[in-house]
Amino acid sequence: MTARPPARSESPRRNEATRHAILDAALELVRETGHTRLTIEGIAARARVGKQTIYRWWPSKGAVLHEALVELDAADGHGAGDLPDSGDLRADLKSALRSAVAELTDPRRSEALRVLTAEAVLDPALAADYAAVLDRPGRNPIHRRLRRAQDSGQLAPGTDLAIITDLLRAPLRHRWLHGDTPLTTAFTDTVVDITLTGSGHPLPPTPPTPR
Amino acid sequence: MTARPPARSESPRRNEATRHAILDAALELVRETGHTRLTIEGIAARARVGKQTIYRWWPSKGAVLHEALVELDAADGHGAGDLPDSGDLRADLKSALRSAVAELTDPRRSEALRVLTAEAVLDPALAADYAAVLDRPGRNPIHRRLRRAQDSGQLAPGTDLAIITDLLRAPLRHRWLHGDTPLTTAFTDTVVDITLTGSGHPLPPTPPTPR
Amino acid sequence: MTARPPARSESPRRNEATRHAILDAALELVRETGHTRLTIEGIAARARVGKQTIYRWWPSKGAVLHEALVELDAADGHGAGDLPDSGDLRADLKSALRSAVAELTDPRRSEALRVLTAEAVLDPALAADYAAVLDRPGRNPIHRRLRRAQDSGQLAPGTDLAIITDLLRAPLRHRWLHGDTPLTTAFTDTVVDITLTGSGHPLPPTPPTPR
Amino acid sequence: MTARPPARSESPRRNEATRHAILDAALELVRETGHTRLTIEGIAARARVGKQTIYRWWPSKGAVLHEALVELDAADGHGAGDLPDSGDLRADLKSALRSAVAELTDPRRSEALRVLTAEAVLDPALAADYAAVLDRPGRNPIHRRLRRAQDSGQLAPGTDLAIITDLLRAPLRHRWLHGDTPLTTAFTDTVVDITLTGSGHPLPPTPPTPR
DNA sequence: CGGTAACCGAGACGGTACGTCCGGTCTTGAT
DNA sequence: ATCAAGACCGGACGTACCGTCTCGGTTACCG
Repeated sequence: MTARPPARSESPRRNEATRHAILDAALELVRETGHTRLTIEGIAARARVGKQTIYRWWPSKGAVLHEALVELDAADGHGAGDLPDSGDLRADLKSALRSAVAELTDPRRSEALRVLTAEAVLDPALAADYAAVLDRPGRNPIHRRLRRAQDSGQLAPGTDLAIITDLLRAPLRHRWLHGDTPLTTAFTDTVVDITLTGSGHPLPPTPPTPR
Repeated sequence: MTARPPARSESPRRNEATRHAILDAALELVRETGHTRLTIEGIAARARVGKQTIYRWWPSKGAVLHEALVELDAADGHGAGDLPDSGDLRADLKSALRSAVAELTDPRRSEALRVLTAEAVLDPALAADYAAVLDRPGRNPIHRRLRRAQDSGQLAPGTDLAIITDLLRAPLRHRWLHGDTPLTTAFTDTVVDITLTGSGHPLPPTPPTPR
Repeated sequence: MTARPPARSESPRRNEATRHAILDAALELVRETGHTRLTIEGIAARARVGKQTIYRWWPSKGAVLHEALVELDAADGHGAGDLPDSGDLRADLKSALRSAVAELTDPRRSEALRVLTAEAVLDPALAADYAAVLDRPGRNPIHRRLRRAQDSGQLAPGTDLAIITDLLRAPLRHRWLHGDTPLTTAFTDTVVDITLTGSGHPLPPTPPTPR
Repeated sequence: MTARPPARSESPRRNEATRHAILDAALELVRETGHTRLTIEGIAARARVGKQTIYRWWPSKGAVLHEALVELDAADGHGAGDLPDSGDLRADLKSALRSAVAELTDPRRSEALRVLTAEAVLDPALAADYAAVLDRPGRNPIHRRLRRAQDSGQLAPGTDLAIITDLLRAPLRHRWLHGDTPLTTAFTDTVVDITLTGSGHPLPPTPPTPR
């Protein structure tokens, strides 16, 4: 994580109300008008704030969006917590992917996430923040859940868990970003089934009839 | 494909040399200076062409980049042809993914592809072109190769091949777009192995030491 | 004169209507709101013109004001012509100074001239334009009239006419710029009388009762 | 004098060292960088002072400059005293104008005076201060010297001494403000000679070769 | 084979947003 | 209460590009 968007309370002089007004304005604007109208000037005007106040605390509008989404996650309790461990790895992962779909489809987040993702592709500094913070609730919990399963012998011991994680996450993100088909639970469930089966995780005694 | 950028030779009056100068200028600029400096005005200046000439034939700079990449593929023979069918599905797919890695890391293409991908995320018209043309040499050949394998009983009959395709392609694109780790053949080979195994394709008698 | 404000028709591409709209807007704005509101952005908005169009043709807002005043003079016929020569030097100069007072107090010009003068004090490039063009209808005609008088023996032959010119012009400009007293004909007439008498020009037989 | 900038020692709480640091910083800045960089923020930073401290005591940066110049005059002994009266009016005035030239040319003062003069042209409140304080050592001493001469019959009795004063001062200020020619003693001496002669003051028996 | 219609290089134009600078006000904490 | 420090709202700066528009000039087709 780059040090540029200072965590709250890093400066005792910073006005918290102003900070929130900016983040809210950014989310509102991107939701209402899409990326074309998302402008530093527009955010400043909507938040009734001087432009300099934005430039003082964030290096780019992507960084504003990023912090706004982190804030939104925190407010919703989408913390960095671990996935629940019911003992059934397959079910736990399917549930995690369904949650991910819900987040990507949440109308408060969807457009902001698209814009942020697009900017992160072109801005390495932003990509670093993105990976460190936004990826956390996705990648790390899944990764940790897989590790627990591997430790208890439910996955082949030599398997690279980072690859499994990507096999689970990437198809979802890819369809969301580039596809035109709606994200269904049938899709995510199948992704989990194929990936786990291919990784040596036994199918449940009663198959879930994937089709 | 949107109807707006007329295919070549649609107009007999169009100057082919000018068209090439523009596509070349776009590729050079994006390679030299990255996305920040990629500008319609910059392309026009570099190509020694009037701005109007660009606006006459392309609806956006993403479309220019798109056509430039298609042209580059054509020149390199990366046509829309089918994957080779050696009879060994696993080997054929591994080979296909290695080719994909080569294309994504080709210095002539890499930055242009990143920029184009980012723009396509935010521009639905561009995304349609992107899916129709750039996806073809990736998605369709793999999809068709899978279909042949399924038809000959090498894959479980009910499996959704579009999902398999995404399980093969998305992890690669995802790491390339958002990751910081280099793309290795170990990675793509493992992706193929897990996906095929999970889809009911038998492992070869002598395992290629996937460990 | 610096070459920066290109004379009209220097570029065949320049839009004359736009040029006039800018000059008019500048004069209107400075007259209505004074120097505080005279802003490149304000001129552009009032003239319904892009800012770049102003920056393209003028180096500073002082230069715009300058050209606007020159244009106004041309429209009013305040050309670079010579002073009338009635044979009576004293009367001719008194008349010239009365005209100068009329120009300085003309409500269309007054505020613009003040602003332009203030800017010229701090901007040498602008001062050069100012001296070359705006001074011409003041300095040179007076200077030339004095030269004719000196040639015909009405002034002491060794006298430095540039100093006489300044003795005639400077008190007027000085009171206009810095004073709070209204400019009267009694004032300008006395200036002419003292200066000419001090320069060896004979008083008329019947004194003009300066007080 | 406007009421806004309280005179020194008006408030017992005012820090004299701070006040001097501000005045010095203003003079240094205007001398080093000219008017473009003369900024309230710049003065505050250079003086290591908060901006509010400047706004608390002065209404504009022109007022700061004004006070700085007054202070400089006081330090140099350029008080508001009378001109010396040698009995020779002509010589006394020539000497006074030479002093004025020295002040306008003094590198410590020159740029500050130009900036202050330009601001005073556009700011009536500042102009009032300027006339009351900076003019005093110029206008009033000359005016009083002329009055003494008129009282002793050395000048025509009905002459308006304010006009004479302007005839003496204005050409100098005008050339300094707007001209590009250096200020010479030949120039100021000639101004005095013509003005006094034109005002009825007899030439000395041995003419000072004005040619 | 000469007219005319499109293309083309060039770049002015009305706009929008950029990122910076500074003005003037307000707040905080230390003296 | 004054002061250094500096956040804050606001507004103008001068620049960069956008997408549209004219301007001449040069093809290349077509009647």
